[in-house]
Amino acid sequence: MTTTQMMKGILDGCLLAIIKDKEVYGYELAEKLEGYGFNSFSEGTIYPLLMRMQKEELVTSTLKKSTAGPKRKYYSLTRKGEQELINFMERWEYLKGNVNRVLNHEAKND
Amino acid sequence: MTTTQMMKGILDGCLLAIIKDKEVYGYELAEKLEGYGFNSFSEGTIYPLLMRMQKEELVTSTLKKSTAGPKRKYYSLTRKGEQELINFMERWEYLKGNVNRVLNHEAKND
DNA sequence: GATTAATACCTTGTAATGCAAGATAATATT
DNA sequence: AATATTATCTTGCATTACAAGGTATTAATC
Repeated sequence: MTTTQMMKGILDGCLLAIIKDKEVYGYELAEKLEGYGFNSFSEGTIYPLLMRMQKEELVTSTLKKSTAGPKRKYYSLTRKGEQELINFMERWEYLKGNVNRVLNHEAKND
Repeated sequence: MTTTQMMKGILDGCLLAIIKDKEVYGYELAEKLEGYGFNSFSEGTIYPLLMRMQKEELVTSTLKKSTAGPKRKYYSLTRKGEQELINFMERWEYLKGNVNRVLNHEAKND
């Protein structure tokens, strides 16, 4: 029962939300996540996840020159990705509500 | 990116919270979870998880006669389990705060 | 010019865990 | 007897975060 495990199925939604806000490249995402309060995520997590999301046509990428180092791969949301972000937010609200109810021992009434 | 994946590392904390409130048996937990708003969890999920938690000494169990069917295995929290529940609640608040910030594009300021 | 540091990307293999599917057992009902 | 309901357990699979390692490009330092 670790924080790591708690991120499963949640990190991808977070990436979609960040990418929607503004075109970003992979390396940058780790820093962004820290800015939101997360401990930094491994590149071994972020890169495979981005490639998976591209394969699922949730994001597209374009290469652009970097001031230092190899070319940056900038990601943007596709329409499918925008829809998936909406779905994620719904699932997140659902999860949040349920877990909060469990922790407060409040049965759902509807 | 499924709701299933989002439960990883969270369901165990939910079970600890339910068990702390009142001694319960495995079969009962699926119903309780539904009462809190979750779609019912498979027994293939709940039983192995309970056994894992007992192995980690987070819960203890005692068998009691059932009105119909085989004996029920009632679970209670150990002191270690109570501490783990507290840890879980901290991690949950941490996760919730960070994800909410990401979705609202609000940088953490501290 | 050679070395080091920083930036930026990718790959491989491992661990954790929810779940479907199936098995078993005991009591109550038909 | 046969069926339904309650209740538990096991096996194998899919998913995904991550550690550890690798590659490539530019800038700064020696």
